[in-house]
Amino acid sequence: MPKVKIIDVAREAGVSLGTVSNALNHPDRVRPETRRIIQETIRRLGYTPNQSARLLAGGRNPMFGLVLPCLDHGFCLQIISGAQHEAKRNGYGLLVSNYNTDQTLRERYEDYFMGTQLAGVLVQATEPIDGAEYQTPSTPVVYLDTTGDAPAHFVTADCRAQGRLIAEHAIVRGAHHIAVMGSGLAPHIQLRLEGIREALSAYPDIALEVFDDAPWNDAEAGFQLGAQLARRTEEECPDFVIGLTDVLATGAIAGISAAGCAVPDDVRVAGCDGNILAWTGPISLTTCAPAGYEVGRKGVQLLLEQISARESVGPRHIDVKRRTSGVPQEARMTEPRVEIVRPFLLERESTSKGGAQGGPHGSDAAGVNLGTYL
Amino acid sequence: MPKVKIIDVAREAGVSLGTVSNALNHPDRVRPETRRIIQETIRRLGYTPNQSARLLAGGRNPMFGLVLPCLDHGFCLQIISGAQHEAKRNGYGLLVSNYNTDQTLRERYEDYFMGTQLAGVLVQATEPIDGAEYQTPSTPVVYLDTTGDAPAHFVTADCRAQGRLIAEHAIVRGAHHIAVMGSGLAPHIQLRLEGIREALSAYPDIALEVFDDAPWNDAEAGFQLGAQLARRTEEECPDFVIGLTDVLATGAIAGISAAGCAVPDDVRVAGCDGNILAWTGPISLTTCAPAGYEVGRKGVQLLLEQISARESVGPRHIDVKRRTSGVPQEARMTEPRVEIVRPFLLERESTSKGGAQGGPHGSDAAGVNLGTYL
DNA sequence: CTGAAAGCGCTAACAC
DNA sequence: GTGTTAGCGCTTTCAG
Repeated sequence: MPKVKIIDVAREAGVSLGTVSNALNHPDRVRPETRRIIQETIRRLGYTPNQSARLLAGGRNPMFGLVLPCLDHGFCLQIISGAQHEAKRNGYGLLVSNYNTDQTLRERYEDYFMGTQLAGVLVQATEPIDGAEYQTPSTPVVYLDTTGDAPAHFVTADCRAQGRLIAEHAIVRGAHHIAVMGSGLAPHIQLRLEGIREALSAYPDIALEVFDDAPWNDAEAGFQLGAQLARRTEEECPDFVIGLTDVLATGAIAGISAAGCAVPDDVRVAGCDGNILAWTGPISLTTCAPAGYEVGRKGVQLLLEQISARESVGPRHIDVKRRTSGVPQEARMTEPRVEIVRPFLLERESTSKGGAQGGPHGSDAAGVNLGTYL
Repeated sequence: MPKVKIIDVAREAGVSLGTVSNALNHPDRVRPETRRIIQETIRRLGYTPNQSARLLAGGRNPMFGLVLPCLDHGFCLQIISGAQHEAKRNGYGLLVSNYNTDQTLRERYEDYFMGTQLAGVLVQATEPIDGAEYQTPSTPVVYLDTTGDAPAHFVTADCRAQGRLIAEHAIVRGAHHIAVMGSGLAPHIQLRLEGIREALSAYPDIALEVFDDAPWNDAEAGFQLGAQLARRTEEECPDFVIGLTDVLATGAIAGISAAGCAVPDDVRVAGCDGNILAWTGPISLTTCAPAGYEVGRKGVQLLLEQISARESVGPRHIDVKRRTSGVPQEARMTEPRVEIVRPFLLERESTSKGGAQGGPHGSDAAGVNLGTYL
């Protein structure tokens, strides 16, 4: 596998090695004519710079890494989308890896990304980042969708506010009897439920039923529960159903419809988590804006901040002899920060017949461009 | 940013640099006790090996790269899933990048992956790979979901067979009047249509209508068309609707239902492309198995083949002086291959009331575990 | 613009 | 088993 290297290009193009390097890294330092010849030679020879060597020698790597627990959930896809968009906007690329909820794998990818000298790494963790175990990394890192007592950077979605928002919407829509479906101890779920309770605490007249005994929060569970509720007598039937996840809510719409009730006329239904993958039923679903997109976007922004903070601080190469002990001192970093992404309402058909209202972004919610998020 | 390096670990652990390296790369060559101390030191110092240096020095990189045009289509997610599963099974990791249908970006990622010395690269291309432009790469590469006259490795799904399969299913179900919806010149779409025509060519009694004038193949178009068809008189109404994409079919089910017809009792509906993201409606959709998963899996297998083929051939380091010209000779590679993934039927509610039949995998189609694919 | 040379951090080969 | 050392391919610096 004799790889073409920079010296081959130089020889073939009749210039020196340094000039090729310059043509690649500092085009302005090379005469246009020469540059053209070099480019042509590169193409002809099929030269691909060895990134390892390039990085090792001190080149910068305009690439971020994103480590995710899965790829089959809308939230993750949104994170990718948001991160990617923001990265590209700033001239960075994005590499994604999926650890499939295997913590060992997560560390492997994390280490790989750090070791490969990416400009920064985003990690969607599924467990808290423990301060005791935490090592200040030499590469900017931001943790997504989790918290912890480590002095690290975090971006999370405000799940409690999601619940509050939806509950308030139910109140505005005149709900008298709200059914909430969703089970499990996942913090997201619990926080949303807390938010709902919080919003409802000032309205003792509104009845609240919570169904948290389904084994899974899938569309099937939503369907069953929805159908079951819709078959109740009119008095006992809730007039507003909240799915703690959009998947549940989508299932509920189908179940309610199948049982002969109309959405939103008889029963209004709303989701909570802006899961785009669930937005496919015949009746569009009121929910919160996809938080993942914003989380990914903010994550990259925090990365960028850390990068510029570091650049303005120290030199890249330290004088080895000046190290008193063998162990390098703590890397400096910007003040640890926790960014919280606030949700906004996306009102659609499932809770109102008429047109939709815009969120704080001023967008017509019904017309939100999925492509922007996903 | 004083990074901890291997020498720091060595000094701190009271051993030599080489021993640390061995502990990392050849644990068996180091006494367990020593190894333990080193591990502990590594943890304590938060040492992360520099992958660039490691790779540059000749270490192997058990990591594949996957370059995709988008992340919001079920097909792509399936590819990731299939590739990931197969990679992991063989001890490899997977890095994913999305070029967002921007060919320039695609090349950038491709080059990055090659340059970063991954063990192999998978590329889902959206255009043919031209032989004239093609450079035999120094890293194993497999192109997915496309073809071309380049002497490269390809894995594609047999779209024509998808169409044929669905059409044959319609015939078996006793269809007399089939409506096909789907527009655009995309090869996938056209090939499926050809497959349908092919299967139907032996059945002149079956009427075939093709609706290819919708601007987009989205659920909305499917809905409109479905509703329109369902409002026809019973005589003129087709008894079987095929969506050239699952998204169209899903929309059609909703449209037909909304117009007062029953699926599958009045009209049966089927998709063609096994797009999991479209499998969310209240009536499960008959379609082909998700081909993407298999494409990703086969892709990795081809990569693995190339890797072992190369290993058995030449030495890694060539004698520089023996190069006659400055340009290295052609890299050797395994014979270019084109793998075609055959579809199989996934029969579900939208074309049959009763239970579902298993495909060749022997699985109960209705119970196919999405997690396996996505 | 050229040519020469000093690393970047690590692996692998070699001697001990 | 341990310690030493020669590169891996590139970027950068510096003197022509």
